[in-house]
Amino acid sequence: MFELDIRSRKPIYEQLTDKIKEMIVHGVLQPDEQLPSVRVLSSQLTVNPNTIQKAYRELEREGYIYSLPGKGSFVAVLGPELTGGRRAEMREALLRLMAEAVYLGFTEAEIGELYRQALEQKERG
Amino acid sequence: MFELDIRSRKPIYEQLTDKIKEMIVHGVLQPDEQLPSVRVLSSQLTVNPNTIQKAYRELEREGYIYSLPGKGSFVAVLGPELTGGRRAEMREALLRLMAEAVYLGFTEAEIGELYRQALEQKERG
DNA sequence: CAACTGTATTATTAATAATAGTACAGTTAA
DNA sequence: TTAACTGTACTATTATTAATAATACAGTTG
Repeated sequence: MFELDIRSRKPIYEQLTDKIKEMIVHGVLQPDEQLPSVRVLSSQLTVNPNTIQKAYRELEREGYIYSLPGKGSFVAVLGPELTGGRRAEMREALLRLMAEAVYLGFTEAEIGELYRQALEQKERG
Repeated sequence: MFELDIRSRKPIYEQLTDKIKEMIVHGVLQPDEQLPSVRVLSSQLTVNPNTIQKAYRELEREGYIYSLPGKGSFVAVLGPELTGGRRAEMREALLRLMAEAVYLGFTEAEIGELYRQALEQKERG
């Protein structure tokens, strides 16, 4: 399911949250789809279960997944109340990155092109 | 010049690089403008000189500043050869964030609006 | 020459990431 | 009902990284 870079300076649990988040926003993982269990994924990746749990906890905190004790962890369905808080954060993150992009000479047209590219990727699943 | 959040989980040297980068891309710091010396900034922020040096080294590696031993550290002038490598990285970073923005329901119009907002901020200095 | 500059080095401490091992309670199917 | 799953919580230990501390050296400048 994943590939981890052990020698990366980026912590393992962070690589995990990023990968899973990416699969969710690209539609590779569908709403309510079950994720591999903490123990299964930990043995697949030969990583400590606690590290997987930490990643899942973070994803749940950010609203990307939900966990049911005894059942499993699942991709969250996006509700309007959820997007509210996240949208504000995303707005800031976008603005910060846009400032850097402007500095590097990106035009509005190029940005628009990147947006459409992201949209396409999602629609292709 | 800066404010640091000691209790933040983000490392101090990283807060520093982010702040300075931000001031450069927003035009607050102009090309060839001299930055405070390692020692001055370290005593102003009551932070170890090595931490400042680490931040400056990182900024130099990314091409945002240049340092002349004995003279000081200065804001880099943006050249085409410099932007090349950085633009590719920025393209990836933008695409990654765009995918998340699409997922959260941002429209192309909203993205364009954010771009123009960033542009404005730069022009106002 | 004196007082700056960046840079490098080594050692030490503080904070964080990751592992290891164990335990408990809910779910599910044999 | 039991066996094998699930998530969750906790403590302890090790490994890695961040930050500090104290010097040192060479180039620059008035």
